[in-house]
Amino acid sequence: MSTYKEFLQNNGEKHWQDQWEKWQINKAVDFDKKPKKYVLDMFPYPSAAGLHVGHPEGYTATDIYSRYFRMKGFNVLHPMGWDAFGLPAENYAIKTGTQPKTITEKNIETFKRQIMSLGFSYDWSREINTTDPKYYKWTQWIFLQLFKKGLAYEATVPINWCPSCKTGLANEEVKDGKCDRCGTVVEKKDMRQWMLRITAYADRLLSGLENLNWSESIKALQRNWIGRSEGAEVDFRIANLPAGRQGSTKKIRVYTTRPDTLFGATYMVLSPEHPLVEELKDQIKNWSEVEKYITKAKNKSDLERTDLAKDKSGVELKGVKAINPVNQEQIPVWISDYVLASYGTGAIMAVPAHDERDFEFAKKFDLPIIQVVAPFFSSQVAPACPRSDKETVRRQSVGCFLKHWSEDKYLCLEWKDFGWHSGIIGGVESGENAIEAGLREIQEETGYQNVKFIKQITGETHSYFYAAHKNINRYACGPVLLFQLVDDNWREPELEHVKNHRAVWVDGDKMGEFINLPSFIYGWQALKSGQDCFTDIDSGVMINSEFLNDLKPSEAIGKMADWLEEKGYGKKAVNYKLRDWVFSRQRYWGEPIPLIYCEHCKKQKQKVLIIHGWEGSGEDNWLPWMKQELEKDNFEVFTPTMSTSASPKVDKWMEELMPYMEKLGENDIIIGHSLGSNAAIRLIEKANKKIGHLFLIGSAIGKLPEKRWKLFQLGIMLGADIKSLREFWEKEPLNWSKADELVANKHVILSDDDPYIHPDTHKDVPQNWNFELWHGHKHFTAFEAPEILQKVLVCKPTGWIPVPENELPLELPEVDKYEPTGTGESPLVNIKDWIVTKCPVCGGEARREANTMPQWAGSSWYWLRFIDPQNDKTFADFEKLKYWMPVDVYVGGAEHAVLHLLYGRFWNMVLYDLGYVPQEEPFTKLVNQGMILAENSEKMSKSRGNVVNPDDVIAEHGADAFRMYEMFMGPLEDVKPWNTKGIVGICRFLERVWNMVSSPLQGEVPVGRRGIELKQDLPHPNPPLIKGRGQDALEIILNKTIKKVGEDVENMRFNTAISAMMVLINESKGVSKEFLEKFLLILSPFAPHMTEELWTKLGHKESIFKESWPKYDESKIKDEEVELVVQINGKIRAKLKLPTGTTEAEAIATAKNDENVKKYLDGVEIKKTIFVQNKLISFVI
RNA sequence: GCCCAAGUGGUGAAAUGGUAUACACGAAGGACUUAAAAUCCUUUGGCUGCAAAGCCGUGUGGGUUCGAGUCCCACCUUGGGCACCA
Repeated sequence: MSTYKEFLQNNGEKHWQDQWEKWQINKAVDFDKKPKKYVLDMFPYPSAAGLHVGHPEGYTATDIYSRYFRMKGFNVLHPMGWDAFGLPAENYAIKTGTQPKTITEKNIETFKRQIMSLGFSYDWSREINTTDPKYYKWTQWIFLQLFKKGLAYEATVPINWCPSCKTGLANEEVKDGKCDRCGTVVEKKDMRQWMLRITAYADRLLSGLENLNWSESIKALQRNWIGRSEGAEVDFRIANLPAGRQGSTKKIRVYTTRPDTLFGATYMVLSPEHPLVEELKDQIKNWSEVEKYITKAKNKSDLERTDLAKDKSGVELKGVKAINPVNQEQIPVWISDYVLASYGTGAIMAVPAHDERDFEFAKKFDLPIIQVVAPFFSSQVAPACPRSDKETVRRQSVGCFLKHWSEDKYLCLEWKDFGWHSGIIGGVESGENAIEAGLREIQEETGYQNVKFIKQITGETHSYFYAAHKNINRYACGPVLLFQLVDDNWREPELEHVKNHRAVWVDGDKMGEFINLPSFIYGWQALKSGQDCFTDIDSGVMINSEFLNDLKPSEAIGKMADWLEEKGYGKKAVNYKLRDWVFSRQRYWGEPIPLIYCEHCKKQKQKVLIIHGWEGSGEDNWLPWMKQELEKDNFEVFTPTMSTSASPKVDKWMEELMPYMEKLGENDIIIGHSLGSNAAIRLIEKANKKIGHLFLIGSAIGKLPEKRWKLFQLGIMLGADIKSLREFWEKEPLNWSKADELVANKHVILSDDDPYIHPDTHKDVPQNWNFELWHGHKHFTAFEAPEILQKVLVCKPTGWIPVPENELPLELPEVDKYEPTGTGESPLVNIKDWIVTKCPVCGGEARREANTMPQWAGSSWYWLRFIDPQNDKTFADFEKLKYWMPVDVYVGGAEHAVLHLLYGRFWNMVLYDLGYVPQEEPFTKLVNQGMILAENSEKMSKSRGNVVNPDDVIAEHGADAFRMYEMFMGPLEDVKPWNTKGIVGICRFLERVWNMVSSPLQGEVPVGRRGIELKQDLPHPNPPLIKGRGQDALEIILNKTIKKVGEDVENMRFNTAISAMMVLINESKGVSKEFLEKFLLILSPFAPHMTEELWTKLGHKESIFKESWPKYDESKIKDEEVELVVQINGKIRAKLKLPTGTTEAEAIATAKNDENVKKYLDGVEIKKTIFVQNKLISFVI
């Protein structure tokens, strides 16, 4: 019999790895009757450096977890693959001229070898590789679904440009204004980009987090990133438009979270990029100055912009004034780069009194500051707490800090009854202003005669308290002012002024601790910081704000928003920090974007058929206006009037509409209003023809409740042909699925105040149709409909045509040079015979998109492909997805908290909406393993030279020891430093286990430590049944350990599971074969190689992993004796050994008999006794 | 500045509100050995004490509780994320 060392040296681990592959014990079986478990690792980018010790941490965790659940009878899907597109391979290709494909293949080989050497139980038959055309065919296909759904669009936007990588970067790839990959300072550059409209999913990405079993901190990271805020949009009209444009309704729309402070908006700021600036050019008197500022701002990198954050800059748009809608005041308009073009509306109303940034800006440029919220301080403790039985008297007051004439100290008051420490307080008499009152009060209360006013520290503050000396509740309103004594000229003050307090000098540096009256604390902080900028919405009170006065700001926000909506000046709005996803890369090594640009198709006139409603006509409502507007934009528009408009007949309508329908092509548009929506769906079914876009506005497509029909008949629509209407409306049910199939983009728009159509009637609308509920549009009978027009204009042909699905994958062509062109285009533009192609629609000459997708693309859906990796009909069979999804446990690094996990959820949601995947959220449970640091607690990195290579560790100690040590280091989720010395503890443990099993075969005495004494040794191979205390104790601890290890594995607490097994071994000596077998079973997920080897040594022919997880005997996990703790007043005075289950009376009696306890209880009364069974007795004396 | 974690021996770390420091490393002493390594045994938070025992101890200060590492409040420190987001 060999030793453990010999087993390792003779490639024993490799032997079993090969064996497992041969036996296919890791195979996941589709549709198996066993319960399923999908256990997923974040698949790695196969870098040239190979695996480092951080990778196997998560992989080991999921491997233990997977092996455990297989033994528990689950059908486990545990796959592995390669996220292999990306810059490093491309950069290496540029350097060496090697094909990225070749490099990638080599790296994968290394990674796979390393991963396999750890004995992970992946189902390798499901291995995937994002760079494999068979895989990225479906990445491209999914992109096309996004494109067709209007979620991918082209835009020329200032993007983050890395001058070193010569490529654009997503926001997420920029850290501290620097390129996340190479560290170069990122610049701004305008560039044509493909964008993904992830913002359209912001709300769902946010609310979906609620039900996920993810750590709160990861959820918080995502919430933060999405950055939802609620507020209002407010329109400020522009006051002084030049002659001839007076009638124009040009306005500045701002977004604010604080509409309550609108009365304090004293100026406006536009971002330098705001389109209105250019539009107002003629009106701006200092245009050259403005233009210069804009240019400067545009060229600033993000880093420069944030670096200069503290120092505000800006230029006033001279000659432009905006009108504050609440008071019609004209206020100046500025531009400044502290306002971001990309957030909200790119413009703000500035409220310097209550926003720190505006405050700073206003100070710098000397703009007016109007306070509209007063800090409010109410005494909460007696005796100053306001009393409900007393009258409240409001008065103007003043608070004063009084500085010494020469030293840095202040004269303060110590209040006898209240315990207040304050400055000097007083009321303002009629005819006085606050400064005069302050001067008078200082003279009266302190006796000092020569005082000068220095400055006002705060605006108005409000204090509410009970004034005992007056027996009233006082509501005091006033500022805090700073005064200074001129000299020491002093006169004894009158008694009545000083009876309640005494004056003390306090050093300037002690003031912060001394002052305890809230209004003065606030004042002192304002004095020190030079900022009086109150922002709290819960503790303040509105002032100077007409109808909002005396409200809390949190209440005023809602009231103002309602007021704005009512007056039409604005509306409630929600904003997100999340930006659309910049999806193109000007690089070679990525999935080609499968789009073709055709100039000819772009110029094609798009046709629009608008179908009016009941009793309507083509000349009604917004139809004529819409026709006119669309024609301006090169559309061809049909607005036919139905002959049976008032008494509608389906057949007649279809007959009249058919000729128009015949003119429409695959890209064209149908708009139906009211009953016209109903007609539109019938028309599409009847024509059985593909259509580009369908808009249903105020649509009469649902089932109206009987009550509503009765109302119609009861004279609401006197004399109307309700009967025909109803027959039309309800004639055969609408064929949703047909329309769904034939129309590429479906939009349904309702208004929440539509008097006829309630949103509830739209429940049958398929889930994947874009349903929007608008506000305040009634039944869409206005004569203009700009919002609808906007929606239609978006459908205009862009000239971009999807590569037909049967031509996917669009493969990356081979090139000679991989350098980015540096112009912002990918190297693919130089491959003429690839770039130039035929338009799939018109057959004319067209060009392929040369940009490629970002690395995030392939990883945004890969968990779906593992389920059906070979499928060439679809990305994954829906039934298989239904069987396996969702992922039950997803383990990976926290560095992907916002990038990959947000993108992945987004794609999964889109595929869900399109009906291709069964669940909206892909990852039920997420676990983030903490990073493993180098021994010196720094991050491991090649440049620091502190990287630990798993290969070395495995060569020295074996894979089992490596796996177990990584799990033993600490909780999976913690960040922890690697310590090579620490692994020896695990090695000793494994060796001990090895010897326990194998030594008896050689007739040696099994080695144990601190063993529970047994009456007999050497039980193996056929041990005599050993009776006695020792054996019972072993049984108990074994059963306990089985239970604990199982629970710990399920909760991924591997460190404590391992320590429990160590305890077991430490306590064991001379054990039975049955004991050893059970123990090997619970150890096997952790140390699969060694346990498999020992399992055969115990005479088994089958793999240990075909065994079931051992059951523990509940009756055997209870110790016979427990240690009961006796506490007296919370201090432990004795520990009693008592039989398990000893009753309260017995236990207390025993406790009272204990010598040490007696000492404490002798002659004193026991006030209370607390008994916790099998745990403790607590006496209170 | 804002959001999220976390602070326990010399070290990695354990502890459903109920015996703080399990398990492991390291260290010290011992056994075996000519010797070393390996292995095994003992000790290992601090202070007082021969011992029995006692006091102090989970970042700091308060609080709740018979009882707090654990719950609450305030603060300090470290790590991570966001950051002119109106």
